[in-house]
Amino acid sequence: MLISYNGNSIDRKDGENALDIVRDLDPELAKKALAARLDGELVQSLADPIHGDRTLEILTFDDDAGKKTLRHTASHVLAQAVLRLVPNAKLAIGPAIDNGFYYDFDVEEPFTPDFLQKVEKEMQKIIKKNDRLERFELPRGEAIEFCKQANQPYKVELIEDLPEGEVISFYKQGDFTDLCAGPHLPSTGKVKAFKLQSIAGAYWRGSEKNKMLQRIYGTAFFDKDELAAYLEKLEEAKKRDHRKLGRELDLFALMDEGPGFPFFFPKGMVLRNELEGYWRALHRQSGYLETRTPIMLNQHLWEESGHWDHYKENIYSTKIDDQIYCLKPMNCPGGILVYKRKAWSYRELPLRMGELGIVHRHELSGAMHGLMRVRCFTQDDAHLFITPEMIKDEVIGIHRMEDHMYNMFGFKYHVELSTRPENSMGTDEMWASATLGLKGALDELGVPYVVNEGDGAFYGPKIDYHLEDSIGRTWQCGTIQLDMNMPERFDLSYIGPDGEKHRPVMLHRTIYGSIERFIGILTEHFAGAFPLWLSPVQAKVMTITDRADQAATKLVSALEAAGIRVEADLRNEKIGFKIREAQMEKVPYMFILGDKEAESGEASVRSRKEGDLGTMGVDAIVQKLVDEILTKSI
RNA sequence: GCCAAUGUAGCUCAGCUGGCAGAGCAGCGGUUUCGUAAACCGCAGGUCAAGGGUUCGAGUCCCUUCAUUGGCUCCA
Repeated sequence: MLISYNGNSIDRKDGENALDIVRDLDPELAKKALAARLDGELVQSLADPIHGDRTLEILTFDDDAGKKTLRHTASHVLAQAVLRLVPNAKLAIGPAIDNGFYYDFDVEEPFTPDFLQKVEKEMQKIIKKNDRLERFELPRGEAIEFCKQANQPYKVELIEDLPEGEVISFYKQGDFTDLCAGPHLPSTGKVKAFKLQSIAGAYWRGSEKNKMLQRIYGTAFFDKDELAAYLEKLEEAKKRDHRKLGRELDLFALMDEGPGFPFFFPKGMVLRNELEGYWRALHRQSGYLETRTPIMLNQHLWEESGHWDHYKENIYSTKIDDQIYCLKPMNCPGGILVYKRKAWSYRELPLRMGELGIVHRHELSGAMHGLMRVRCFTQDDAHLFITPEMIKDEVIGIHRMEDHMYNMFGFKYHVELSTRPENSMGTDEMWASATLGLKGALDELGVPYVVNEGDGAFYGPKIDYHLEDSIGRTWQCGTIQLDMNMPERFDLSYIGPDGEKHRPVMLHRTIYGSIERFIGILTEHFAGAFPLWLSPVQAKVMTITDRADQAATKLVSALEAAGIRVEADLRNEKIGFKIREAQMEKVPYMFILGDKEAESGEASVRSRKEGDLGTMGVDAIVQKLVDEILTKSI
């Protein structure tokens, strides 16, 4: 038997007590583990015998692995409780996930919110009873028989799909036994603080071809305060929801009349225009040219590109003069036509063409989410036409732009590499070399990434950049897609130094991804308090009495002359009221003028973040704001 | 598209087992000229998402559709 401990393999006798093994390996750790266990803090049951090639892990209550174990045990308690209330429920799977756990059930009657409360009560009883979780293993045949006896067809299916030779283990707690690899807490009583959060439908094994099961989501922590703090944090995060802030700050909204087609109001347009303006500046510096292609093109083009075959369900189309026209779901065919308009020399490559292209995609109604997933959005697209030798350098160049853009807003991001999907076109060799090209660039940059098998575009593999929203959901924004198929399909070429035609490689890429989604993420990230350069209203000048109106108007003119977006608040209201309104509108700077300031020609400066900053002269104020706008500080 | 929940004034919400549609904020009118997050008084504002049904009577019960929310699937 092999046990891995701190990465070393050590021979041990089968069935040996885990604690003894630890004691031999590391007496100090064993002492700590034992003490922790006496305090009820040790997560994994050290009394469990170690069988087979399992890794021995010592888990304490304060690490992520410990929480994961706790939540996994909580999901077993959940399943036990549901089975008590609905004895003929069929169990599917119940894993721990980030921040919680879930369990899927096949039941005749869908769960209701009331039912959740009953389940919670039942779970309390199980926890109070503090049954030990005991592990046992069965040979494949017996394990299948066991689950058949228990009338658990999904478990039977799971076992049948386990590879030969895999250890098949179960965990038993009181009257409940579940197929499970573990590990688990020693007993149900260790689940001290939990909460069931929501009910959802979920397809068995994640495929819409399968039956929809009922899923219960919950979370669990080792102590009640931690749970309360987490739930509080979720509540706080809801206040940052871009859909709420978009309405409150009068930026954008979705209306019933246009599901998935967002409206941008004047203040939201300021945000968009600033983002697009910066995008243009960055691309000019980086050697990109800008194009614009039509949002509607005939069906023939989409057949030629393969979109009609691979993406038909999502394409809006209309018939005019006996021809079908499609609202473009992607910009690439337009970009290709721009390329094809003339002959290119190798000397002109790499050719980098950007386009802020409006695309329409008929997303499933249930998939829409504020600005994050819509049916009409603007991609900050670009198409690069390059030679195969340029792949690595160009991908590295794009990555640097992505990294720069996210860093300037203080975003955390993670990178995924998505490989060939089932419904794809092109040869194996094309896919292999394209995937290798992207991988090579990431590896050279030393960028960590996860591989997302089968999630690429139908024409090529891709690198995706994912950003987090306020409650930790991640959304794909930037993408780099390597495409050797479209150039083939459209017979693209450039003339090489040898005077012969050669096939270029195409890179499709975005940085914001979609301006709409990016604005959603930005709004949540800053909780609506955008950096000065992006703020729809950058400053408000407000008076204490109408005796300061003239001085205020002068300051407003000076700020306007410097290109600053400023509003005057000369209303007959108390200054506290005006400040309150400006704070709620998240205006970065407030300039307050009363009799003193009207006299001295200065203004009292208040920052949204730091409050009262004292008095400054008009020139100093203008300079301060202009500097902050130019540096785009966050 | 699928599972579940929700839809009442511009916004946030109340409206019990069916019996005259309400509040706060915002808006409008007036009073108040005030020093760093809410002055006071008044007025107006609704086909209760849409359509159908049950009933003497429907915001409330039933059905259909639309939209939204949380998930699943899909994806920028």
